[in-house]
Amino acid sequence: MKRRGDTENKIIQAALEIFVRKGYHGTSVHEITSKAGLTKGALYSHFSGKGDLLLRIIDEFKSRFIGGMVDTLKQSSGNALNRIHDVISFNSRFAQDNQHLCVFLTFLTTELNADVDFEPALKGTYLEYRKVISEIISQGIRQGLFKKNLDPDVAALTFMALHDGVLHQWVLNRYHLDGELYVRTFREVFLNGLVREEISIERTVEQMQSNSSKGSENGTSGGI
Amino acid sequence: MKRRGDTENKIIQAALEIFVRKGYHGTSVHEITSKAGLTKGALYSHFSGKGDLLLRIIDEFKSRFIGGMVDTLKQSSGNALNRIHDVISFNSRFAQDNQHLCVFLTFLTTELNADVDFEPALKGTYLEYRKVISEIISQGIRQGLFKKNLDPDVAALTFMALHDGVLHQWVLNRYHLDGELYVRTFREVFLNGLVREEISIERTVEQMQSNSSKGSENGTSGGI
DNA sequence: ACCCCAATACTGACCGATTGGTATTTAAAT
DNA sequence: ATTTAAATACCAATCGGTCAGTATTGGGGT
Repeated sequence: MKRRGDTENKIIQAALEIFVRKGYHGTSVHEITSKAGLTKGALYSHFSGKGDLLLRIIDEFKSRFIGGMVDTLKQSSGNALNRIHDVISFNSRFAQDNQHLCVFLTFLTTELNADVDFEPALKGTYLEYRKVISEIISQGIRQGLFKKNLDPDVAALTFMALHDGVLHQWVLNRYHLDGELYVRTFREVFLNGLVREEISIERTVEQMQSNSSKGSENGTSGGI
Repeated sequence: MKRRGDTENKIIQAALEIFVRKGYHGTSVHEITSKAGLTKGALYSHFSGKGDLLLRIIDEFKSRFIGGMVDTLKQSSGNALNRIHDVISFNSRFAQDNQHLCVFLTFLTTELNADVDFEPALKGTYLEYRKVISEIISQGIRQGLFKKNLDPDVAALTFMALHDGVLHQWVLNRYHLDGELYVRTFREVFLNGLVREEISIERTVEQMQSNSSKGSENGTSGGI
């Protein structure tokens, strides 16, 4: 017997895949339904329109990705460093198991963040995401594990930035890139940086001296 | 007197801004020309079409951004760490001076990387970008400044990932985010990591021990 | 087991609006 | 007067969406 949810999922999966590959406005309703083995009319008996379909996918992302991170953290005991590791592992597994969904938020947000119909849902999802990461970083700073001069929210944004960017690069180079190597590099760079520890320590001292004498040299780079 | 290049630039600037905000397929030719204070016909006497216009913007990006980095590096004396700092400074300044162009490549690539008309130009640009960064990292490894276990290409991709992601987050939060603080965090995290040096060193030893006993625990995270 | 029927799932033709692009005309500069 | 830039009017194609109608389904009643 055919169940209602099955067709909806077929449509959602087809739409998700094409949205990610060609963008929202680059994807036609016809293309979605024909990929799902249906005709256009069928979509409108399950969704109120193309926009509604997108919002449903955003919900799907929210519950699967954000929800999954939250669940992971509930079961994660240990200090903030362990918890960050657990989150990275979850994200890595999630990307592996949901090749299209994992980049959905990033990709669609670049196109639709100024669209009144979708901006609230997209920004809201990013906010939930940030809160999860920010909390861990705050905890890590309190526990003396992470650098205390970091703003937790900004550091969380940096984490998300790196994560989004890595996924982006990974998708662009999917067939020419060793995924495992890449994720190891991601971990290593985010947690410990590019620079060798010995060098890093010398450099920090050197920088503090030059900064205190030069004053606000950084002003020229304000604004990213 | 009206010079040919002036109107072309007006059109390019208008197109660039809307492309970045609404995506390529989400932007109509009418919208572009009307923003430039012209009508549709004018565009077609300067460009062969919407696609040609986009390719011209890609060229613009190539010469301004990639070319700018190369020029910066030509004038940059010193070791790889100094050169990376110079590149980050250039990128930071570039983003400041070219608010729309700086995210152009990232944003448009998410939508068009599967489009036969644009994919070669987009991927080619990313490749040039990567070669510039990869070369510095190789140099840094040779000079003993950067971790020698990193693959230069993968580390370059990580740099680009972080850079793209940071720009993305910055655009999404443009009015609620201290740009200077954000770029400092970017620098700090990419070069030295999130974790405090003392912790990092302890952890490295600890990890090496557990890794050698557990074997390939990382297999589950291969893929990000 | 059979038929019947109401509810549902889906089709296919169609709509108005908008799209990228073209052809022709007008205006302006040299 | 000739050339060129831009405006105007127009086109075929495609877009998202609607709707009347057709299969297909599942659940009584007998």
